[in-house]
Amino acid sequence: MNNPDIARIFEEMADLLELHGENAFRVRAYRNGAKAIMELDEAVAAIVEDESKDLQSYSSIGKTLADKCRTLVETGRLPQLEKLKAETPEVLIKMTRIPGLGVKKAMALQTELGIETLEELKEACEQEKVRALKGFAAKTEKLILDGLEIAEAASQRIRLDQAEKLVHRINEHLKGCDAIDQMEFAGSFRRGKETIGDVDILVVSQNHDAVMDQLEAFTGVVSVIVRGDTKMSIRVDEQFQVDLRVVPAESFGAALQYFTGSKEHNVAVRSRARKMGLTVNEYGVSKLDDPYNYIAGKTEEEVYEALGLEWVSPELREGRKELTWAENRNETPELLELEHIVSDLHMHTTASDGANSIEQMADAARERGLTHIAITDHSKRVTMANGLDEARLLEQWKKIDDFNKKQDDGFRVLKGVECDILEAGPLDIADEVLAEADWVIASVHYGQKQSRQEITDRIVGALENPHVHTIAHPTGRLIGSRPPYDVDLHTVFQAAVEQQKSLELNASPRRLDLSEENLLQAAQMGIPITINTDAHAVTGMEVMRFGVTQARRAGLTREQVLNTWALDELLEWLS
DNA sequence: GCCGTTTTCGGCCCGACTGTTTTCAGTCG
Repeated sequence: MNNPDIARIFEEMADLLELHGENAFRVRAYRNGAKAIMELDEAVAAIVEDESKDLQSYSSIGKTLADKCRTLVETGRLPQLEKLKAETPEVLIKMTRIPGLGVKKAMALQTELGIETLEELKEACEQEKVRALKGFAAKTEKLILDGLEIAEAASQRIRLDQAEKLVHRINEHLKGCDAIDQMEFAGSFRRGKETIGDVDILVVSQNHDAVMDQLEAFTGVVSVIVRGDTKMSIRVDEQFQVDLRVVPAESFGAALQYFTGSKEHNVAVRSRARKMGLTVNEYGVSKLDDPYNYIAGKTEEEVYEALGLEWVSPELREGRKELTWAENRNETPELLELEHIVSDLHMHTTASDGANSIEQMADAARERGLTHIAITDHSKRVTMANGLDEARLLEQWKKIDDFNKKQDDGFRVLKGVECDILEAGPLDIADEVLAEADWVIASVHYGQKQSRQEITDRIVGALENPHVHTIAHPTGRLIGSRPPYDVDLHTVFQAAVEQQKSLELNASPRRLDLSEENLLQAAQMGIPITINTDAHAVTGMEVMRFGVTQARRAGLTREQVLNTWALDELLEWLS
């Protein structure tokens, strides 16, 4: 029973308790507990077994959740969850996924009409039986019929890079609207989350109708979900939701703060306000006893300032430690910025499966303001990528030596390799050849389905090889399409600390591996992080910004990231 | 269920939109 398992169970408890109409604060307590456990830098199991440690000393974990953690670690089960599950008809959970159908209505349908499946629900609507119930009418029947398909589809989130494309399209479309005075995309997109559940647009305008008409005319609009005076939601590209909010200019900052979230961050901000005798909504900050007289709201800075806080970077707004930092001034980590990056240490060329030469990759990197890169083509095991054997590697490195000699601006290409960790454990390239490299990345491409023990041993074994400097994409996950290997990351992190090795944050928006939670833990353990694009062509280098955003979300500073170090600093560390 | 520079009990963020009601409950973000 590892931390993500326990967190998932608490999330499930929260969902089920919510479905049963439990106290909303109790539900939130389970959610907060799940989040806290996901972000814990040690294993709950280890804390339970260690007499000197107390789970209750961690924030959001009280007596009850601590007890449940102990039960889970010791027995692998949670009787309360099993009881709740047994008491909850499956169809209830499914029905609440229909937009507009919440717990109360789902419960009424289930108990009063005896609905057991979504199919039966559909029939009941078609036979106009639903409208007979109190609180239901013809429109609700139609709402349910329309929403059934959405409920069947898995809740879909899109990757940050896909969201960026959609945002760009909407931005281009809305730019043509003269009624818009100010516009910002908020929500999880602004916070730079790896996946986005919906797009949130904030607009300042005197003419709400003109803005909403313009959005409604956007290509790809499937339906208008709601449209009121200040708020509109549409569905685009099949099932993706876009929310629009129109506010007056003097409220723009407060609305941006509110609309950027996260929900947890906003709860923390508003709780703090209450303790100060203030209240915050999307229109501004005001005194509790004079709620309509706003004392701040035009800018976000003003809103935070009114609460005695420094402005908080959107990437940090997740209800973790950001308010404590912002309150104590100068405690917020100085977050990594794209401009700090001077190297890219994982890329491929035509020698393996890349599309460009060493020279082309180097030129492109130089144009991006980098001072050094590492060429790291695949090793021979990756046959489908035309991986290099020892002889071809040595030949390539000779070319790199020649290339470096010709550079008069100090630009340097490091001789590297992305060396496979073979299924049985050893590395794909002989040690005496690896010893010649400037930079060695080890990675898993085959045998991803191995057991936890096997795959963890392979990666730890690679870290113990004196020639290896980092592990590429340490969990192998592909966002939305492939789960991580069953690797014990805590053990990998400990090995990295002991061996003084780095770990990669692969910047590809499909990977972003390590994940944000993983990064938080790795950084706390002091492991230097390498952010690399894994570019297979010169255009592939542009994904660096996604890696930087992910690092910022984990609170990483310049010092913690190898790619910000000058060449001589890096070489010294390598030696 | 958690938490405390008012509190170990009694709070817990705040508001918009819709449908079904005639003043509001339910849902959502």
